[in-house]
Amino acid sequence: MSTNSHEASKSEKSIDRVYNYVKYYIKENTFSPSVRDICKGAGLKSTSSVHTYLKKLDEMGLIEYRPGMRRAIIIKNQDDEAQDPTPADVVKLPCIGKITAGQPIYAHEDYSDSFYVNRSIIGSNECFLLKVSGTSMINAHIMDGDYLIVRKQSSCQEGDIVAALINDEATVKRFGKMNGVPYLFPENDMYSPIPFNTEDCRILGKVIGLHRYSIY
Amino acid sequence: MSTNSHEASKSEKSIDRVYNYVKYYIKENTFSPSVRDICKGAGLKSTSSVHTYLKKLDEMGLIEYRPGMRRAIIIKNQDDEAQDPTPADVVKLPCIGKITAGQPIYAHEDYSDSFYVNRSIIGSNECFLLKVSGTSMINAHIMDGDYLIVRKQSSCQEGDIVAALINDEATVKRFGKMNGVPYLFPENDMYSPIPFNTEDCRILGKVIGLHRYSIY
DNA sequence: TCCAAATAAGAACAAGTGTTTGACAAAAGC
DNA sequence: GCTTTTGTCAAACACTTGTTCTTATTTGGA
Repeated sequence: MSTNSHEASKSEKSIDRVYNYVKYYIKENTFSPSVRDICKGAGLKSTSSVHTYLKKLDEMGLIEYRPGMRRAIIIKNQDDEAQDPTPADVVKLPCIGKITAGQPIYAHEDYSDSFYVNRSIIGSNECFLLKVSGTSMINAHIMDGDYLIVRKQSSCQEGDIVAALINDEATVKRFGKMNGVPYLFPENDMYSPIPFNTEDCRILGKVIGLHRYSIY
Repeated sequence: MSTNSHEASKSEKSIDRVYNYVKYYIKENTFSPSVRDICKGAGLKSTSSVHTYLKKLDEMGLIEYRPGMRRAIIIKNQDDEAQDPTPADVVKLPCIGKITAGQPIYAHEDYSDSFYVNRSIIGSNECFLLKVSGTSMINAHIMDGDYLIVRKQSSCQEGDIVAALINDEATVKRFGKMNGVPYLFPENDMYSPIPFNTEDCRILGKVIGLHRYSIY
């Protein structure tokens, strides 16, 4: 972004002003400016110019500019200060209800169901909760109604109990192999192993914990 | 807004979900969700419903909702909860290692092995944790190494899973009766029921939750 | 059981906003 | 001086999204 010691060209000045104004605006308002807001703020009279610079800034990796989304600019490289003062001891995790393929995990979930989990359990990993429905893992002592703590990851090892997406449906199974072929094994004699083919199946994460609040 | 004191009405649930989802979304993405995003997140199918709730939330002073502006919701009063995990939401419970008869339960506890549990689980009751050792309750899907959340109480009902003191030793069993005589039943065919006589036995509390952090 | 109020849904509309296209002027290169 | 490149602008277009209106559905109480 910086040039030599000589003066910045006109375009550099503009792109700089755009960048700075976006940062300033977000800091002031919490939300992003629109392209037209930036016009005013950066002294440009055409939305198209601003648009061009925003795309450039995105390419440079300074911002994240989602195509088509209004007021959705994200300033990057803020890691240093942006860190939430998340209390060290405890983390609030959302509970995923339904998961749709293709969408990021958190996309559609019903957020209402969530609770705190000890930080020591999940460390710095990204995790979510999954409420068990059914008894397909009963032999692993995972019961209907249990909440599973799932550490997000897209791969796993043999023997891991994983949360997986099978044809848009989220389930919990044990990952393993039979004759070298990967399967998702239920832990219940009433159910059959499911061949793991990368087309219909996707690993969401590994189960690292379990909370049960219905004891019978 | 409130109906009876015990249960939230449907509307409260929805407005709550909207509010929570907005908070969650902004935390995740930096920018606000659109009305249609909130629809998905809060499980509502009409933008108009969401719009109504957003206006209400604005009136309540919980958010700032600018008419006509896209993705420009501001969460207010973040100071309160953004800090520590609202102490009200979470409670630190001690894990009891050894318990000695006659001593109050908390007497010897070693706070080193303690962790946070959601307030919603235990309410205003006095609780403690008990780490399971052994497999005597395996048929109830309680495994070696599990942490049990025990609500302190000195009596219990038939069928309850309880923490009890038998000759100075703390164990977990299911309380029940056989031919009218009270017993403590292990949930494992390898063990025998223990007659419950008030001289050697004492109920410490009822198991109301379970945390497992060793998944195999 | 029935009616009224509260919720939610669905559709249609209107406005804000991102994106594209083309044009023009200034600057840079030859 | 002429061409090319760069920066800017203006306008038009298309999509996202906020808003409103109407109609169904549910809820709660008489």
